[in-house]
Amino acid sequence: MRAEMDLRQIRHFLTVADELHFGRAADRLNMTQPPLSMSIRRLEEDLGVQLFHRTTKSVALTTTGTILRHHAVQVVSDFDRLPSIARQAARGALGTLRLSFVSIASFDLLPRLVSRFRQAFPQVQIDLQEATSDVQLDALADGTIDAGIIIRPSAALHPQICSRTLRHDPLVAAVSDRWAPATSLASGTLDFRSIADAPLIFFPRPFAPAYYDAVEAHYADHGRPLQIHQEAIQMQTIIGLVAAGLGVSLVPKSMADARNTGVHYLDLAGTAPQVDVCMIWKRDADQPALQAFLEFIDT
Amino acid sequence: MRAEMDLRQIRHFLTVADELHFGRAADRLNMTQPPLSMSIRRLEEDLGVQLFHRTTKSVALTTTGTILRHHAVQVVSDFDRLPSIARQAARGALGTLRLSFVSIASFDLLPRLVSRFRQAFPQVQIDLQEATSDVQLDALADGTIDAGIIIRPSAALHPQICSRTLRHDPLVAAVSDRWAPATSLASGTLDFRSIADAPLIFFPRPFAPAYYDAVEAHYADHGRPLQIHQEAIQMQTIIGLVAAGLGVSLVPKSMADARNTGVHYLDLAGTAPQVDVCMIWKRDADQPALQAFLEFIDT
DNA sequence: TAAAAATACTCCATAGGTATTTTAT
DNA sequence: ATAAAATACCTATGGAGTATTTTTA
Repeated sequence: MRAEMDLRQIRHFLTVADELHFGRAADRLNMTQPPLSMSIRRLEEDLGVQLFHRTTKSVALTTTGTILRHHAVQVVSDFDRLPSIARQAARGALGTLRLSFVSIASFDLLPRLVSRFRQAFPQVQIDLQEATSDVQLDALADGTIDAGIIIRPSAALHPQICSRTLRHDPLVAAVSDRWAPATSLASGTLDFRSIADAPLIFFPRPFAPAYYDAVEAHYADHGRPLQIHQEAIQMQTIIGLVAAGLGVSLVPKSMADARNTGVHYLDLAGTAPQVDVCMIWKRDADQPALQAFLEFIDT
Repeated sequence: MRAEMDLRQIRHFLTVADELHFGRAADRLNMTQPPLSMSIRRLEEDLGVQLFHRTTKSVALTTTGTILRHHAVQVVSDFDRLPSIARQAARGALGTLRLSFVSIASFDLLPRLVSRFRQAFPQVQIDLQEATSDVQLDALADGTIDAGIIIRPSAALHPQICSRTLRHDPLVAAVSDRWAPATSLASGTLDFRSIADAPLIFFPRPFAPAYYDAVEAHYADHGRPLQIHQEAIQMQTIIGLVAAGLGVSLVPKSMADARNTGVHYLDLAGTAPQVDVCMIWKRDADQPALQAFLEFIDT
């Protein structure tokens, strides 16, 4: 049984097709003319097709040869790209990064992070999916996502889960005119006690447990249980309800950039509560794109 | 200097990636396990990239390996198509056929020929271009076209030009009511003498020399010089002018199928003149698609 | 007749085989 | 304990080299 067709033969063919001269083609291929002639002849025999018209004075492609060349050039150049593809993939410059995030991150942190990363790694496709913290932790364990952006819970994370804090976000009061004394509006600062008994608009705990816990702790510090007057599961909705005068809320300071009309964002006097937005990923993850992303975050 | 990456290594990689088991993969590749392990290891070294996670009990693709596989599958399957492409091209089942034709052929013969051929050889692209006979003969000599469809001239063709008659087309009289006696309309036959002196609508000779010569010879047989009352360079125009009552013409019988309103196509009594529509091509042409076309015509 | 492709042969690099060891479950 | 991958060493195919002949513009 005869050995099957080889890429080397195709390279020989393409070089001869370029040069239309076996001697020069052999030079370019760093070989001598006789084995090149043999190689082409064997290719023709294997294919059962004539690729060149040749006399001792001239070499020309047949019509068949021209058609084959057209396709072969593509195959060879695709083949030659494979090493670079493998290396890019290993560097994390090529591939897919599946990233989940809590909705709070989507206002400010996520868009900036993603757009900067895409500029640096344009060949990495980023699959984004909003999800609550617990869903993200499960998805990480499943291998359904490569990384998540959550609000750091007070409880310790599973040892296989790594994390890095992306931002400490102090909570600020979101109030409408009704709950904002003129002095506060002037100073941009508010004493929490002035709104501690105002109706609170907030998430149900399952939708933002760590955030919920931070707010609950703050209320406890002021000797009050957390009483949610109106629940909402979207930050946008909460802000809207505040603007409508239904009550107040405590929101991450990064939300203040949204500058919704009818809502004032006022720093809390004294030690403000805060939430930590952090990234989480699996310790032993085999995901070059994730490593690239982690290194990118450090810069 | 180390030998460069080879398609064989990629096949090894793909098979192991399929089986996730070196032993079974080696079986499928008709080889033994140790050289396969070596091959994969060398591929990884050449690329500088880890493709598999392996223990003695399990083999799994790395993320990088998964990405490489995706691209490599494509390259290998494209490569494996090359022999078939070459053979199809050599059979004339793949490629381009550049075909010119005289306008008279475009009414009936050409469309049928082309549509039948395209059904039989869907991968052959047919580049069609209308041209007069002399332009076609030059284009054939230049190699600008592969074949032409012309009306056979009375003079012999150049010895390097082959030809095959596609159809003998008798000329019929194209007349309006004014030139058609009731008896002729009933019988479908006309005595040429009844229109021999009617105003003739016809091509200038350079636009259809062989057709012109056939008509001129017929007039000579009846002792008259060819006198063109109105020239037109499109068959459609000539028929239109006949319908408008400006005169008569002699047209290939295949035109009769067009069934233009206001025009009668009447066979000529006695020995009718005729034109031969034929295909021409270069004797030594290296064009498998042309050979396929020629064989197709015979069937 | 001269330049270039085709033959004829020789050689060695390396793909693959066999035997064995290592390793992780 | 065992199945499977890794290591060590061997073999031989065939790709490439050298020398020469053939061919046709």
